[in-house]
Amino acid sequence: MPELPEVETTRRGIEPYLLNESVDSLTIHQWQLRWAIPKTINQIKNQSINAVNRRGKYILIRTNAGQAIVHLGMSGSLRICTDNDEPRRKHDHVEMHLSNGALLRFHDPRRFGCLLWQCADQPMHSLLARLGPEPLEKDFDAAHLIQATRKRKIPIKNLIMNSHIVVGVGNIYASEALFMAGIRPTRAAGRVTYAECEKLVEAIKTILQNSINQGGTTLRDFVNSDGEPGYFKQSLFVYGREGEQCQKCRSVVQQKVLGQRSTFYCRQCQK
DNA sequence: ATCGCCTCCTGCGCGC
DNA sequence: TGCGCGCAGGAGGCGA
Repeated sequence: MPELPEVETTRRGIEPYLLNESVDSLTIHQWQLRWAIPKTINQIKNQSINAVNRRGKYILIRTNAGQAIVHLGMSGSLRICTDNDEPRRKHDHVEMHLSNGALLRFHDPRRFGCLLWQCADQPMHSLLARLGPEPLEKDFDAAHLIQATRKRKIPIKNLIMNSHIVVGVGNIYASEALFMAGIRPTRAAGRVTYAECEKLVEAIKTILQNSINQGGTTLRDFVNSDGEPGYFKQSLFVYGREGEQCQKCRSVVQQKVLGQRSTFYCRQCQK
């Protein structure tokens, strides 16, 4: 479900409730997520939370003893409950009670998400070690992208969704960014020019930032940590609009499967 | 190294 | 209504 804007929206939502609070207790109702939650997660108990960071689509809850690594997968969400009587819902797999009385709940119907623990004395977790640059940072630029695309035959859309090249670009924003940049998603990455890489980098930054500003995209069930939807859906040009008229040129928006994922584009606007 | 396919899991909307 | 089917915002891992 969540792409970078939704993860960032979530991070911002939970941070005020977690920062400088200690973890009074942790209750695991379902250990089996994408990977089993490690027993070492219990090291977070009684620790004070120093930071709530994001790296790509991972939320990192840092303490002196180590950090919890949370990924929301396709259907996950983190929710803060301040009303202690609010009942636990189906698929609320993990509950973290904080010293301020707030309760953080990890909800994930499909269980593609994960909750891992990295001890403070361990090297960077292998899931984080090889990630590409953050799309909104300066080191994600046309020079980086052109270097990553040379001699690559995979479709450009698949390439920008590869977190080892740039993190945080998921299925919705990949289609949207390619539309904004005027590049056909199916084009071999190696055939994208430098000038097009510049456009694409700018498009990715603009779209992700705009979406963050609007609280992310809600297609069916994304809600932020307060249970509110995001409002970026209305800003989508092509995603989910197959058969509709392109908003720029009025030709018909196409849908095609690429790398097992639905992909949307305009034949006229994207070459 | 690169590529394409498979997999994990539940829920929902659709057509019959 | 009910059922079966296909699809869904991710991404590691595998074999070729």
